[in-house]
Amino acid sequence: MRKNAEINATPVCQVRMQAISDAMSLLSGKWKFHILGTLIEGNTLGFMDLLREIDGIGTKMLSKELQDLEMNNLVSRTVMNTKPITVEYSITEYGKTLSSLIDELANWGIEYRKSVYEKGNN
Amino acid sequence: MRKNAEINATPVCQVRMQAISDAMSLLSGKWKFHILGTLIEGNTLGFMDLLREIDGIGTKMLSKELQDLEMNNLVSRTVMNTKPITVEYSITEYGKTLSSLIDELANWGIEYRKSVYEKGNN
DNA sequence: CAGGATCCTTTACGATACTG
DNA sequence: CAGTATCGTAAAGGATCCTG
Repeated sequence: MRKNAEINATPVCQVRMQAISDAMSLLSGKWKFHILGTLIEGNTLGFMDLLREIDGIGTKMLSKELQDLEMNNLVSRTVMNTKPITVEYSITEYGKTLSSLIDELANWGIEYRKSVYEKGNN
Repeated sequence: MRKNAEINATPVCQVRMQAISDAMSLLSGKWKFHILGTLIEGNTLGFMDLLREIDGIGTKMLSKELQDLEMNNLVSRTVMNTKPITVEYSITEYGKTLSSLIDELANWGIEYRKSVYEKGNN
């Protein structure tokens, strides 16, 4: 007699669930979207630029998250030939495939904030 | 000489960053997207249905996350008049505004998985 | 400058058992 | 059935200091 539960327990759903888990395993954490979003806008930024633009992040988190993102080919890292050395980070082509997702997330957040203000935050 | 860093440190970016933080404060955690995605597909499901469909989740996390989502008006909770009592969860109209975001996340995850297989997982 | 090392706190998550 | 309570672990995150 249950209709939805049974019908929807199809492989399609399993695949979607798995896909969500996969995506989240790369994108979870407090800073990943901020870093990616900043690099998508800024195109190429130094470590210090990122540190300044991403409010609240510290060096440890920034370097750790950048390593994660680089490992997954979402950002690229280039050591410049300066003294002292400088590093430039950019979004990769693959990373750019997240642009619309990040846009949607940001836009949803903007609408959410509006709705909270309208209702006087309850 | 730095071009992007300075130019992009506009209020627009601040707003986007804030928006991303806002959205994530509602959607972060291991299970929120799974729950929302399942409810968007299933429309209305009981607690046990969700427990069965969301692989790996336990009663504690499920009830806690459902409470969070309900507080933020993303899902609705209805106690049915049965014995023993039954509860039905649905996505709200507001929750449905996340449909495309979740779709994108899932689709991105599917493509990601494909790309990993193609490259033989390194 | 870019980050690694260390230490510490906090939150997230999970297993199990229990209750109206 | 739909949770709550309790307990325990693991992971995430942050502050500070240090180094090539």
